[in-house]
Amino acid sequence: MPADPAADAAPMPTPPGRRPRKAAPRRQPLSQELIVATAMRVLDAEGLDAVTMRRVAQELATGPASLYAHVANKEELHELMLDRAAGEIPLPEPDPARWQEQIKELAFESRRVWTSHRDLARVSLGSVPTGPNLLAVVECQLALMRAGGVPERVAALAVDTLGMFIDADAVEDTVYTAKVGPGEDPWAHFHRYIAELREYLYALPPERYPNIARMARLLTEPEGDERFGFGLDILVRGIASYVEDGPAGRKAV
Amino acid sequence: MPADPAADAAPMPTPPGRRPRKAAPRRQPLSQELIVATAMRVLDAEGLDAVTMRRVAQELATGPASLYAHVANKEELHELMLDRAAGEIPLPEPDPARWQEQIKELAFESRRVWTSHRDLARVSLGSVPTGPNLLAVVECQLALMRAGGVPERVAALAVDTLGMFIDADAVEDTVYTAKVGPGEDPWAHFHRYIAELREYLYALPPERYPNIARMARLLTEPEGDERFGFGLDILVRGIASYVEDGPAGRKAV
DNA sequence: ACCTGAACACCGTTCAAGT
DNA sequence: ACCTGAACACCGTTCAAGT
Repeated sequence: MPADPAADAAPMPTPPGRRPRKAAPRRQPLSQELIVATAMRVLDAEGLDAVTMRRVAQELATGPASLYAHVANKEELHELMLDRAAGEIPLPEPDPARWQEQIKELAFESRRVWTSHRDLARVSLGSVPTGPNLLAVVECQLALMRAGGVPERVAALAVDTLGMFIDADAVEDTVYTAKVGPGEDPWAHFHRYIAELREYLYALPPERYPNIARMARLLTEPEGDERFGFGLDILVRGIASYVEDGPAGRKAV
Repeated sequence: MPADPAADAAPMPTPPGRRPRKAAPRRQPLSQELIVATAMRVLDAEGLDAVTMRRVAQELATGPASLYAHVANKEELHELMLDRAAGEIPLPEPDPARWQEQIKELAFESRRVWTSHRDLARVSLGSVPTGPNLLAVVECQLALMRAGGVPERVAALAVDTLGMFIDADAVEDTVYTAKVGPGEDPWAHFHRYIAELREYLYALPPERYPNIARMARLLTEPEGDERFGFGLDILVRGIASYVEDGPAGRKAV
Protein backbone atom coordinates (compact mmCIF):
# COMPACT_ATOMS: atom_id res chain seq x y z
CA MET A 1 0.00 0.00 0.00
CA PRO A 2 1.50 3.38 -0.93
CA ALA A 3 2.13 5.71 1.95
CA ASP A 4 -0.55 8.39 1.85
CA PRO A 5 -0.16 10.54 4.92
CA ALA A 6 -3.58 12.17 4.41
CA ALA A 7 -5.66 8.99 4.32
CA ASP A 8 -7.11 7.39 7.41
CA ALA A 9 -4.91 9.38 9.75
CA ALA A 10 -6.04 10.05 13.29
CA PRO A 11 -7.74 13.45 13.67
CA MET A 12 -5.19 16.24 13.94
CA PRO A 13 -5.48 19.70 15.38
CA THR A 14 -5.62 22.45 12.78
CA PRO A 15 -2.08 23.57 11.93
CA PRO A 16 -1.42 27.29 12.36
CA GLY A 17 -2.20 29.24 9.23
CA ARG A 18 -4.63 26.59 7.89
CA ARG A 19 -8.39 26.56 8.29
CA PRO A 20 -10.23 23.46 9.50
CA ARG A 21 -12.02 21.51 6.76
CA LYS A 22 -15.54 21.00 7.99
CA ALA A 23 -16.11 21.93 11.61
CA ALA A 24 -16.79 25.57 12.40
CA PRO A 25 -15.98 26.70 8.83
CA ARG A 26 -18.00 29.85 9.25
CA ARG A 27 -16.44 33.19 9.86
CA GLN A 28 -18.95 34.54 7.32
CA PRO A 29 -22.47 34.66 8.72
CA LEU A 30 -25.30 32.59 7.30
CA SER A 31 -26.89 34.08 4.18
CA GLN A 32 -29.16 32.95 1.38
CA GLU A 33 -26.20 33.10 -0.97
CA LEU A 34 -24.11 30.83 1.25
CA ILE A 35 -26.99 28.42 1.81
CA VAL A 36 -27.71 28.06 -1.90
CA ALA A 37 -24.03 27.59 -2.73
CA THR A 38 -23.73 24.87 -0.10
CA ALA A 39 -26.89 23.19 -1.36
CA MET A 40 -25.43 23.15 -4.89
CA ARG A 41 -22.33 21.37 -3.57
CA VAL A 42 -24.51 18.70 -1.98
CA LEU A 43 -26.58 18.40 -5.18
CA ASP A 44 -23.57 17.90 -7.43
CA ALA A 45 -22.07 15.37 -5.07
CA GLU A 46 -25.11 13.31 -4.13
CA GLY A 47 -28.21 14.27 -6.11
CA LEU A 48 -31.35 16.26 -5.37
CA ASP A 49 -32.79 13.87 -2.82
CA ALA A 50 -29.75 14.51 -0.64
CA VAL A 51 -30.46 18.25 -0.59
CA THR A 52 -32.54 18.32 2.59
CA MET A 53 -32.77 21.16 5.04
CA ARG A 54 -31.03 19.06 7.65
CA ARG A 55 -28.23 17.98 5.35
CA VAL A 56 -27.47 21.53 4.17
CA ALA A 57 -27.58 22.79 7.76
CA GLN A 58 -25.19 20.06 8.82
CA GLU A 59 -22.80 21.05 6.03
CA LEU A 60 -22.88 24.56 7.47
CA ALA A 61 -22.30 23.22 10.98
CA THR A 62 -25.62 24.45 12.31
CA GLY A 63 -29.13 23.16 12.94
CA PRO A 64 -31.90 22.99 10.34
CA ALA A 65 -33.92 25.70 12.05
CA SER A 66 -31.23 28.26 11.26
CA LEU A 67 -31.93 28.09 7.53
CA TYR A 68 -35.50 29.28 7.88
CA ALA A 69 -34.35 32.84 8.53
CA HIS A 70 -33.03 33.03 4.95
CA VAL A 71 -35.19 30.62 2.99
CA ALA A 72 -38.94 30.04 3.27
CA ASN A 73 -38.85 26.25 2.95
CA LYS A 74 -37.25 23.41 1.03
CA GLU A 75 -39.22 24.16 -2.11
CA GLU A 76 -37.92 27.73 -2.25
CA LEU A 77 -34.38 26.49 -1.67
CA HIS A 78 -34.71 24.12 -4.62
CA GLU A 79 -36.03 26.88 -6.86
CA LEU A 80 -33.20 29.20 -5.85
CA MET A 81 -30.78 26.46 -6.83
CA LEU A 82 -32.47 26.10 -10.20
CA ASP A 83 -32.23 29.81 -10.88
CA ARG A 84 -28.56 29.82 -9.94
CA ALA A 85 -27.95 26.99 -12.43
CA ALA A 86 -29.91 28.90 -15.08
CA GLY A 87 -27.28 31.62 -14.76
CA GLU A 88 -24.80 29.21 -16.34
CA ILE A 89 -26.75 29.03 -19.62
CA PRO A 90 -25.09 31.26 -22.25
CA LEU A 91 -27.59 33.52 -24.03
CA PRO A 92 -26.98 34.50 -27.69
CA GLU A 93 -27.56 37.84 -29.36
CA PRO A 94 -30.53 37.33 -31.73
CA ASP A 95 -29.52 36.93 -35.36
CA PRO A 96 -32.82 36.93 -37.34
CA ALA A 97 -31.39 34.85 -40.17
CA ARG A 98 -30.40 32.03 -37.80
CA TRP A 99 -33.30 32.01 -35.37
CA GLN A 100 -34.07 28.29 -35.74
CA GLU A 101 -30.46 27.28 -35.16
CA GLN A 102 -30.24 29.68 -32.22
CA ILE A 103 -33.37 28.23 -30.59
CA LYS A 104 -31.90 24.75 -30.96
CA GLU A 105 -28.50 25.81 -29.62
CA LEU A 106 -30.14 27.45 -26.64
CA ALA A 107 -32.14 24.29 -25.98
CA PHE A 108 -28.99 22.16 -26.14
CA GLU A 109 -27.19 24.50 -23.77
CA SER A 110 -30.09 24.43 -21.33
CA ARG A 111 -30.14 20.67 -21.40
CA ARG A 112 -26.38 20.55 -20.91
CA VAL A 113 -26.58 22.75 -17.83
CA TRP A 114 -29.54 20.86 -16.35
CA THR A 115 -27.92 17.46 -16.79
CA SER A 116 -24.60 18.72 -15.41
CA HIS A 117 -26.31 19.22 -12.04
CA ARG A 118 -27.56 15.69 -11.46
CA ASP A 119 -31.35 15.48 -11.35
CA LEU A 120 -31.94 19.19 -10.71
CA ALA A 121 -34.27 19.28 -13.75
CA ARG A 122 -36.92 17.63 -11.58
CA VAL A 123 -37.34 20.98 -9.86
CA SER A 124 -37.89 22.78 -13.15
CA LEU A 125 -40.72 20.54 -14.30
CA GLY A 126 -42.96 21.40 -11.44
CA SER A 127 -42.36 25.12 -11.20
CA VAL A 128 -43.03 28.23 -13.26
CA PRO A 129 -39.87 30.27 -13.95
CA THR A 130 -39.87 33.35 -11.74
CA GLY A 131 -36.21 33.86 -10.79
CA PRO A 132 -34.12 36.47 -12.64
CA ASN A 133 -31.93 34.01 -14.53
CA LEU A 134 -34.79 31.74 -15.58
CA LEU A 135 -36.74 34.76 -16.76
CA ALA A 136 -33.71 35.84 -18.77
CA VAL A 137 -33.74 32.50 -20.59
CA VAL A 138 -37.45 32.87 -21.36
CA GLU A 139 -36.87 36.46 -22.50
CA CYS A 140 -34.14 35.26 -24.83
CA GLN A 141 -36.34 32.52 -26.33
CA LEU A 142 -39.06 35.06 -26.98
CA ALA A 143 -36.61 37.51 -28.52
CA LEU A 144 -35.23 34.83 -30.85
CA MET A 145 -38.65 33.78 -32.06
CA ARG A 146 -39.89 37.33 -32.48
CA ALA A 147 -36.78 38.13 -34.49
CA GLY A 148 -37.65 35.16 -36.70
CA GLY A 149 -41.16 36.43 -37.30
CA VAL A 150 -43.01 33.92 -35.08
CA PRO A 151 -46.37 35.45 -34.05
CA GLU A 152 -46.62 36.50 -30.41
CA ARG A 153 -49.37 34.03 -29.63
CA VAL A 154 -47.38 31.12 -31.04
CA ALA A 155 -44.17 32.26 -29.34
CA ALA A 156 -45.93 32.41 -25.97
CA LEU A 157 -47.21 28.86 -26.32
CA ALA A 158 -43.95 27.61 -27.79
CA VAL A 159 -41.96 28.79 -24.76
CA ASP A 160 -44.09 26.50 -22.63
CA THR A 161 -43.78 23.55 -24.98
CA LEU A 162 -40.04 23.98 -25.46
CA GLY A 163 -39.49 24.26 -21.73
CA MET A 164 -41.50 21.14 -21.01
CA PHE A 165 -39.57 19.24 -23.64
CA ILE A 166 -36.15 20.32 -22.36
CA ASP A 167 -37.04 19.62 -18.75
CA ALA A 168 -38.70 16.27 -19.43
CA ASP A 169 -35.75 15.07 -21.49
CA ALA A 170 -33.28 16.09 -18.80
CA VAL A 171 -35.34 14.31 -16.14
CA GLU A 172 -35.55 11.19 -18.26
CA ASP A 173 -31.78 11.25 -18.73
CA THR A 174 -30.80 11.87 -15.15
CA VAL A 175 -33.38 10.08 -13.03
CA TYR A 176 -31.51 6.81 -13.28
CA THR A 177 -28.18 8.43 -12.57
CA ALA A 178 -29.46 10.31 -9.56
CA LYS A 179 -28.97 7.86 -6.76
CA VAL A 180 -25.42 6.64 -7.16
CA GLY A 181 -22.75 7.37 -4.62
CA PRO A 182 -20.24 10.21 -5.02
CA GLY A 183 -17.43 7.84 -6.01
CA GLU A 184 -19.12 5.88 -8.82
CA ASP A 185 -19.80 6.76 -12.42
CA PRO A 186 -23.47 7.79 -12.68
CA TRP A 187 -23.77 6.64 -16.29
CA ALA A 188 -22.68 3.07 -15.68
CA HIS A 189 -25.95 2.30 -13.88
CA PHE A 190 -27.87 3.90 -16.72
CA HIS A 191 -26.31 1.70 -19.39
CA ARG A 192 -26.78 -1.46 -17.36
CA TYR A 193 -30.43 -0.54 -16.90
CA ILE A 194 -30.94 0.02 -20.66
CA ALA A 195 -29.45 -3.38 -21.40
CA GLU A 196 -31.81 -5.07 -18.94
CA LEU A 197 -34.75 -3.20 -20.39
CA ARG A 198 -33.92 -4.40 -23.89
CA GLU A 199 -33.83 -8.01 -22.70
CA TYR A 200 -37.23 -7.51 -21.10
CA LEU A 201 -38.78 -6.08 -24.28
CA TYR A 202 -37.36 -8.92 -26.38
CA ALA A 203 -38.93 -11.44 -24.02
CA LEU A 204 -42.42 -9.92 -24.37
CA PRO A 205 -45.16 -12.07 -26.00
CA PRO A 206 -45.04 -10.99 -29.68
CA GLU A 207 -48.70 -11.75 -30.37
CA ARG A 208 -49.75 -9.22 -27.75
CA TYR A 209 -47.08 -6.57 -28.42
CA PRO A 210 -46.00 -7.19 -32.03
CA ASN A 211 -44.58 -3.73 -32.72
CA ILE A 212 -42.74 -3.41 -29.42
CA ALA A 213 -41.22 -6.89 -29.78
CA ARG A 214 -40.09 -6.20 -33.34
CA MET A 215 -38.74 -2.73 -32.53
CA ALA A 216 -37.18 -3.56 -29.16
CA ARG A 217 -33.72 -2.62 -30.35
CA LEU A 218 -34.85 0.63 -31.94
CA LEU A 219 -36.83 1.57 -28.82
CA THR A 220 -33.87 1.16 -26.49
CA GLU A 221 -31.08 2.15 -28.84
CA PRO A 222 -30.94 5.89 -29.22
CA GLU A 223 -28.81 7.64 -26.69
CA GLY A 224 -29.99 10.90 -25.22
CA ASP A 225 -28.45 13.33 -27.69
CA GLU A 226 -30.10 11.79 -30.70
CA ARG A 227 -33.54 11.56 -29.10
CA PHE A 228 -33.30 15.15 -27.94
CA GLY A 229 -32.17 16.40 -31.33
CA PHE A 230 -35.03 14.59 -33.03
CA GLY A 231 -37.73 15.99 -30.77
CA LEU A 232 -36.23 19.45 -30.98
CA ASP A 233 -36.20 19.26 -34.75
CA ILE A 234 -39.88 18.37 -34.83
CA LEU A 235 -40.78 21.20 -32.45
CA VAL A 236 -38.83 23.87 -34.31
CA ARG A 237 -40.23 22.71 -37.65
CA GLY A 238 -43.70 23.03 -36.19
CA ILE A 239 -43.04 26.49 -34.76
CA ALA A 240 -41.51 27.69 -38.00
CA SER A 241 -44.62 26.59 -39.88
CA TYR A 242 -46.44 29.48 -38.18
CA VAL A 243 -43.99 32.15 -39.33
CA GLU A 244 -45.78 34.96 -41.11
CA ASP A 245 -44.16 36.83 -44.00
CA GLY A 246 -42.59 39.55 -41.93
CA PRO A 247 -39.45 41.54 -41.23
CA ALA A 248 -37.00 38.66 -41.10
CA GLY A 249 -38.48 36.52 -43.83
CA ARG A 250 -38.35 32.75 -43.99
CA LYS A 251 -35.38 30.54 -43.78
CA ALA A 252 -34.47 27.54 -45.87
CA VAL A 253 -33.78 24.32 -43.97
CA MET B 1 -76.89 23.51 14.87
CA PRO B 2 -78.89 20.92 12.91
CA ALA B 3 -79.20 17.56 14.53
CA ASP B 4 -76.92 15.18 12.69
CA PRO B 5 -76.90 11.88 14.50
CA ALA B 6 -73.86 10.63 12.60
CA ALA B 7 -71.53 13.50 13.44
CA ASP B 8 -69.36 13.57 16.52
CA ALA B 9 -71.20 10.68 18.12
CA ALA B 10 -69.42 8.50 20.64
CA PRO B 11 -67.99 5.34 19.07
CA MET B 12 -70.68 2.70 18.63
CA PRO B 13 -70.40 -1.06 18.28
CA THR B 14 -71.03 -2.35 14.78
CA PRO B 15 -74.76 -3.02 14.31
CA PRO B 16 -75.64 -6.56 13.22
CA GLY B 17 -75.72 -6.95 9.47
CA ARG B 18 -73.38 -3.97 8.90
CA ARG B 19 -69.66 -4.05 8.45
CA PRO B 20 -67.40 -1.72 10.38
CA ARG B 21 -66.06 1.22 8.35
CA LYS B 22 -62.33 1.23 8.90
CA ALA B 23 -61.12 -1.04 11.65
CA ALA B 24 -60.47 -4.68 10.78
CA PRO B 25 -62.00 -4.36 7.29
CA ARG B 26 -60.06 -7.35 6.10
CA ARG B 27 -61.63 -10.71 5.67
CA GLN B 28 -59.70 -10.91 2.39
CA PRO B 29 -55.98 -11.40 2.97
CA LEU B 30 -53.40 -8.83 1.94
CA SER B 31 -52.51 -8.97 -1.75
CA GLN B 32 -50.77 -6.77 -4.31
CA GLU B 33 -54.15 -6.14 -5.93
CA LEU B 34 -55.68 -4.96 -2.65
CA ILE B 35 -52.66 -2.82 -1.78
CA VAL B 36 -52.65 -1.05 -5.14
CA ALA B 37 -56.42 -0.46 -5.01
CA THR B 38 -56.09 1.05 -1.54
CA ALA B 39 -53.19 3.22 -2.67
CA MET B 40 -55.31 4.52 -5.56
CA ARG B 41 -58.01 5.54 -3.09
CA VAL B 42 -55.48 7.51 -1.07
CA LEU B 43 -54.05 9.07 -4.25
CA ASP B 44 -57.41 10.27 -5.51
CA ALA B 45 -58.35 11.66 -2.12
CA GLU B 46 -55.10 13.35 -1.10
CA GLY B 47 -52.49 13.30 -3.86
CA LEU B 48 -49.33 11.32 -4.54
CA ASP B 49 -47.33 12.62 -1.59
CA ALA B 50 -49.92 11.07 0.72
CA VAL B 51 -49.33 7.63 -0.78
CA THR B 52 -46.68 6.45 1.67
CA MET B 53 -46.09 2.90 2.76
CA ARG B 54 -47.21 3.78 6.25
CA ARG B 55 -50.36 5.54 5.11
CA VAL B 56 -51.47 2.69 2.87
CA ALA B 57 -50.72 0.16 5.60
CA GLN B 58 -52.76 2.18 8.07
CA GLU B 59 -55.67 2.23 5.63
CA LEU B 60 -55.45 -1.56 5.60
CA ALA B 61 -55.28 -1.68 9.39
CA THR B 62 -51.82 -3.18 9.48
CA GLY B 63 -48.20 -2.09 9.86
CA PRO B 64 -45.99 -0.84 7.03
CA ALA B 65 -43.77 -3.92 7.17
CA SER B 66 -46.66 -6.10 5.99
CA LEU B 67 -46.68 -4.48 2.56
CA TYR B 68 -43.15 -5.57 1.73
CA ALA B 69 -44.30 -9.15 1.19
CA HIS B 70 -46.29 -8.02 -1.86
CA VAL B 71 -44.46 -4.97 -3.14
CA ALA B 72 -40.72 -4.41 -3.38
CA ASN B 73 -40.73 -0.78 -2.24
CA LYS B 74 -42.55 2.51 -2.59
CA GLU B 75 -41.26 3.07 -6.09
CA GLU B 76 -42.71 -0.21 -7.30
CA LEU B 77 -46.02 0.58 -5.63
CA HIS B 78 -46.17 3.91 -7.48
CA GLU B 79 -45.42 2.24 -10.80
CA LEU B 80 -48.08 -0.40 -10.21
CA MET B 81 -50.55 2.43 -9.59
CA LEU B 82 -49.53 4.08 -12.84
CA ASP B 83 -50.04 0.91 -14.81
CA ARG B 84 -53.45 0.40 -13.25
CA ALA B 85 -54.43 3.93 -14.32
CA ALA B 86 -53.10 3.23 -17.82
CA GLY B 87 -55.72 0.49 -18.04
CA GLU B 88 -58.37 3.23 -18.09
CA ILE B 89 -57.07 4.69 -21.37
CA PRO B 90 -59.30 3.55 -24.27
CA LEU B 91 -57.27 2.23 -27.22
CA PRO B 92 -58.60 2.67 -30.79
CA GLU B 93 -58.47 0.22 -33.67
CA PRO B 94 -55.99 1.71 -36.18
CA ASP B 95 -57.66 3.41 -39.15
CA PRO B 96 -54.81 4.28 -41.55
CA ALA B 97 -56.68 7.21 -43.08
CA ARG B 98 -57.10 8.89 -39.68
CA TRP B 99 -53.78 8.11 -38.01
CA GLN B 100 -52.96 11.72 -37.12
CA GLU B 101 -56.35 12.29 -35.51
CA GLN B 102 -56.10 8.98 -33.71
CA ILE B 103 -52.67 9.82 -32.29
CA LYS B 104 -54.06 13.12 -31.03
CA GLU B 105 -57.16 11.50 -29.56
CA LEU B 106 -55.05 8.92 -27.78
CA ALA B 107 -52.85 11.68 -26.39
CA PHE B 108 -55.88 13.60 -25.13
CA GLU B 109 -57.29 10.47 -23.51
CA SER B 110 -53.96 9.71 -21.84
CA ARG B 111 -53.78 13.23 -20.50
CA ARG B 112 -57.38 13.02 -19.28
CA VAL B 113 -56.67 9.82 -17.35
CA TRP B 114 -53.41 11.14 -15.88
CA THR B 115 -54.95 14.39 -14.67
CA SER B 116 -57.99 12.57 -13.27
CA HIS B 117 -55.68 10.90 -10.72
CA ARG B 118 -54.22 14.00 -9.11
CA ASP B 119 -50.46 14.29 -9.67
CA LEU B 120 -49.91 10.65 -10.60
CA ALA B 121 -48.21 11.80 -13.83
CA ARG B 122 -45.13 12.62 -11.76
CA VAL B 123 -44.50 8.88 -11.54
CA SER B 124 -44.67 8.49 -15.30
CA LEU B 125 -42.04 11.09 -16.05
CA GLY B 126 -39.31 9.31 -14.19
CA SER B 127 -40.00 5.75 -15.28
CA VAL B 128 -39.86 3.68 -18.43
CA PRO B 129 -43.16 1.94 -19.22
CA THR B 130 -42.85 -1.75 -18.37
CA GLY B 131 -46.28 -2.73 -17.00
CA PRO B 132 -48.78 -4.55 -19.26
CA ASN B 133 -51.20 -1.63 -19.62
CA LEU B 134 -48.51 0.97 -20.27
CA LEU B 135 -46.93 -1.30 -22.85
CA ALA B 136 -50.34 -1.67 -24.50
CA VAL B 137 -50.53 2.12 -24.90
CA VAL B 138 -47.06 2.22 -26.44
CA GLU B 139 -47.97 -0.71 -28.71
CA CYS B 140 -51.06 1.18 -29.84
CA GLN B 141 -49.09 4.35 -30.61
CA LEU B 142 -46.63 2.36 -32.66
CA ALA B 143 -49.44 0.57 -34.53
CA LEU B 144 -51.13 3.88 -35.35
CA MET B 145 -47.96 5.44 -36.71
CA ARG B 146 -46.96 2.35 -38.64
CA ALA B 147 -50.42 2.26 -40.18
CA GLY B 148 -49.88 5.85 -41.24
CA GLY B 149 -46.59 5.05 -42.93
CA VAL B 150 -44.27 6.61 -40.34
CA PRO B 151 -40.84 4.93 -40.61
CA GLU B 152 -39.93 2.60 -37.75
CA ARG B 153 -36.98 4.69 -36.65
CA VAL B 154 -39.11 7.85 -36.47
CA ALA B 155 -41.96 6.04 -34.73
CA ALA B 156 -39.61 4.69 -32.07
CA LEU B 157 -38.28 8.17 -31.30
CA ALA B 158 -41.72 9.76 -31.53
CA VAL B 159 -43.15 7.45 -28.86
CA ASP B 160 -40.57 8.84 -26.47
CA THR B 161 -41.20 12.44 -27.42
CA LEU B 162 -44.97 12.09 -27.30
CA GLY B 163 -44.82 10.40 -23.93
CA MET B 164 -42.59 13.10 -22.49
CA PHE B 165 -44.91 15.76 -23.79
CA ILE B 166 -48.06 14.16 -22.39
CA ASP B 167 -46.47 13.48 -19.02
CA ALA B 168 -44.86 16.89 -18.71
CA ASP B 169 -48.09 18.67 -19.55
CA ALA B 170 -50.04 16.62 -17.01
CA VAL B 171 -47.44 17.34 -14.34
CA GLU B 172 -47.51 21.03 -15.12
CA ASP B 173 -51.30 21.02 -14.84
CA THR B 174 -51.60 19.06 -11.64
CA VAL B 175 -48.59 20.02 -9.55
CA TYR B 176 -50.34 23.08 -8.19
CA THR B 177 -53.55 21.19 -7.54
CA ALA B 178 -51.78 18.34 -5.76
CA LYS B 179 -51.64 19.55 -2.20
CA VAL B 180 -55.16 20.70 -1.42
CA GLY B 181 -57.32 18.94 1.12
CA PRO B 182 -59.98 16.39 0.14
CA GLY B 183 -62.81 18.88 0.70
CA GLU B 184 -61.61 21.81 -1.43
CA ASP B 185 -61.68 22.39 -5.16
CA PRO B 186 -58.17 21.67 -6.47
CA TRP B 187 -58.51 24.11 -9.36
CA ALA B 188 -59.32 27.16 -7.27
CA HIS B 189 -55.75 27.29 -5.97
CA PHE B 190 -54.46 26.95 -9.49
CA HIS B 191 -56.41 29.92 -10.81
CA ARG B 192 -55.44 32.10 -7.87
CA TYR B 193 -51.81 31.23 -8.51
CA ILE B 194 -52.06 32.11 -12.20
CA ALA B 195 -53.52 35.51 -11.32
CA GLU B 196 -50.67 36.23 -8.91
CA LEU B 197 -48.14 35.14 -11.50
CA ARG B 198 -49.57 37.55 -14.06
CA GLU B 199 -49.29 40.45 -11.61
CA TYR B 200 -45.68 39.50 -11.00
CA LEU B 201 -44.82 39.43 -14.71
CA TYR B 202 -46.51 42.80 -15.27
CA ALA B 203 -44.41 44.30 -12.49
CA LEU B 204 -41.11 43.15 -14.04
CA PRO B 205 -38.65 45.84 -15.24
CA PRO B 206 -39.53 46.22 -18.97
CA GLU B 207 -36.03 47.33 -20.00
CA ARG B 208 -34.61 44.05 -18.78
CA TYR B 209 -37.45 41.74 -19.86
CA PRO B 210 -39.18 43.63 -22.70
CA ASN B 211 -40.84 40.63 -24.35
CA ILE B 212 -42.03 39.04 -21.12
CA ALA B 213 -43.46 42.33 -19.87
CA ARG B 214 -45.26 43.01 -23.15
CA MET B 215 -46.57 39.43 -23.44
CA ALA B 216 -47.43 38.87 -19.78
CA ARG B 217 -51.10 38.34 -20.56
CA LEU B 218 -50.41 35.94 -23.42
CA LEU B 219 -47.91 33.98 -21.33
CA THR B 220 -50.35 33.38 -18.51
CA GLU B 221 -53.59 33.23 -20.48
CA PRO B 222 -53.92 29.90 -22.18
CA GLU B 223 -55.61 27.24 -20.13
CA GLY B 224 -54.30 23.71 -20.24
CA ASP B 225 -56.36 22.34 -23.10
CA GLU B 226 -55.26 24.95 -25.57
CA ARG B 227 -51.60 24.69 -24.70
CA PHE B 228 -51.74 20.93 -24.95
CA GLY B 229 -53.54 21.01 -28.29
CA PHE B 230 -50.99 23.42 -29.69
CA GLY B 231 -47.97 21.37 -28.67
CA LEU B 232 -49.61 18.20 -29.89
CA ASP B 233 -50.35 19.80 -33.23
CA ILE B 234 -46.73 20.79 -33.67
CA LEU B 235 -45.49 17.32 -32.75
CA VAL B 236 -47.86 15.46 -35.07
CA ARG B 237 -47.08 17.85 -37.92
CA GLY B 238 -43.41 17.13 -37.38
CA ILE B 239 -43.91 13.37 -37.25
CA ALA B 240 -46.09 13.42 -40.36
CA SER B 241 -43.36 15.26 -42.25
CA TYR B 242 -41.34 12.03 -42.13
CA VAL B 243 -44.05 9.89 -43.71
CA GLU B 244 -42.72 8.02 -46.73
CA ASP B 245 -44.92 7.33 -49.73
CA GLY B 246 -46.18 4.00 -48.61
CA PRO B 247 -49.25 1.80 -48.11
CA ALA B 248 -51.47 4.34 -46.40
CA GLY B 249 -50.44 7.41 -48.36
CA ARG B 250 -50.40 10.96 -47.05
CA LYS B 251 -53.14 12.85 -45.44
CA ALA B 252 -54.26 16.41 -46.08
CA VAL B 253 -54.33 18.72 -43.04
C1' DA C 1 -32.12 40.52 14.10
C1' DC C 2 -30.27 36.40 13.96
C1' DC C 3 -29.51 31.97 15.62
C1' DT C 4 -30.40 27.69 18.30
C1' DG C 5 -32.04 23.21 20.96
C1' DA C 6 -35.58 20.61 21.45
C1' DA C 7 -39.69 18.83 20.09
C1' DC C 8 -43.59 17.30 17.01
C1' DA C 9 -45.33 14.52 13.68
C1' DC C 10 -43.96 12.18 10.28
C1' DC C 11 -40.87 9.05 6.65
C1' DG C 12 -38.78 4.04 4.12
C1' DT C 13 -36.90 -0.10 5.21
C1' DT C 14 -35.02 -4.07 7.89
C1' DC C 15 -35.15 -7.88 10.89
C1' DA C 16 -35.98 -11.14 14.36
C1' DA C 17 -39.91 -13.19 16.08
C1' DG C 18 -44.26 -15.04 15.72
C1' DT C 19 -48.28 -17.97 13.56
C1' DA D 1 -45.63 -18.48 3.72
C1' DC D 2 -47.34 -14.70 5.51
C1' DC D 3 -47.60 -11.26 8.85
C1' DT D 4 -46.03 -8.29 12.71
C1' DG D 5 -43.74 -5.12 16.51
C1' DA D 6 -40.07 -2.75 17.25
C1' DA D 7 -36.24 -0.43 15.91
C1' DC D 8 -32.97 2.32 12.94
C1' DA D 9 -31.83 6.22 10.65
C1' DC D 10 -33.73 9.61 8.71
C1' DC D 11 -37.37 13.77 7.22
C1' DG D 12 -39.72 19.29 7.25
C1' DT D 13 -41.16 22.64 10.17
C1' DT D 14 -42.31 25.21 14.47
C1' DC D 15 -41.43 27.60 18.61
C1' DA D 16 -39.82 29.31 22.82
C1' DA D 17 -35.55 30.70 24.38
C1' DG D 18 -31.27 32.69 23.94
C1' DT D 19 -27.66 36.38 22.31
